[in-house]
Amino acid sequence: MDRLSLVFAALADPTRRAILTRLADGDATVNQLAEPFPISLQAVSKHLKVLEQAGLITRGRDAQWRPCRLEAAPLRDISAWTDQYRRFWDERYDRLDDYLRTLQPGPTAEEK
Amino acid sequence: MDRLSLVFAALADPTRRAILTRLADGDATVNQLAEPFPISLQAVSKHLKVLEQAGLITRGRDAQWRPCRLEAAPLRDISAWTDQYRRFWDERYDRLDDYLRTLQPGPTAEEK
DNA sequence: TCTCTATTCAACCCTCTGGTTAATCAACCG
DNA sequence: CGGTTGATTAACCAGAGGGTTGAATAGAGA
Repeated sequence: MDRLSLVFAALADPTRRAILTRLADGDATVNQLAEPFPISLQAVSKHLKVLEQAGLITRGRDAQWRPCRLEAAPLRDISAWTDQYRRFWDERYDRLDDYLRTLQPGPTAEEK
Repeated sequence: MDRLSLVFAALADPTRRAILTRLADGDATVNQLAEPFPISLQAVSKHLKVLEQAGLITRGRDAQWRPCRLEAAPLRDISAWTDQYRRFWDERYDRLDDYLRTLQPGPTAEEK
């Protein structure tokens, strides 16, 4: 599976997004992350594996704890992909306008 | 399923992302959209249904054709969600720095 | 009308996914 | 050492997802 699909799929689950939100406040152990959810610890462990494979978290080792850390790099790819379509929803963004501006005749006309 | 999960899930498939990319160039019929892919027309039809339920496309009716149109509004939500984490991957973005600037004592604020 | 084209619906097949419980591994502590 | 805590692995289950083929629907056109 390609990287982008992996990241989008990882983000398609509300539990996993909540985990990332929690990790934005700082590293946490599996038990700490699982605490707010009405599901088993094992289920959370699976979610963490999905996030790890998507590159969205890394896990260290501190005695019997496995602290999780947010790794936001893949979100940059998501953002870049989404930005391709920004002109379709952001009225301030007008690629055509920018393009036409480069065609303006004037003192910089030698860049033909 | 919540809206955000629906959109992320729809984007987690490379075929569906390719369909959106194609639609960025303009509306297209199901046959036109299916042409580049080595899968059946019915499979593409299913993908379109997923995109439609996620709000990423709308479909009209022109005789026996069902032209598809890109609807980028849900991508704005994706972008907004991702932006929550921008400070973790964009070095130019430093929320703490901005915050501290507002706390600067003295009338030196106009110094830029 | 009958036919052709564009598209969807229905049924089916695997595989993947999100959850469970039970068992296991790893590390600290008495 | 044995026991407790933190976390993962294993086996299983129900449901969803992406694909197929075949039949059905909607409309254009002869």
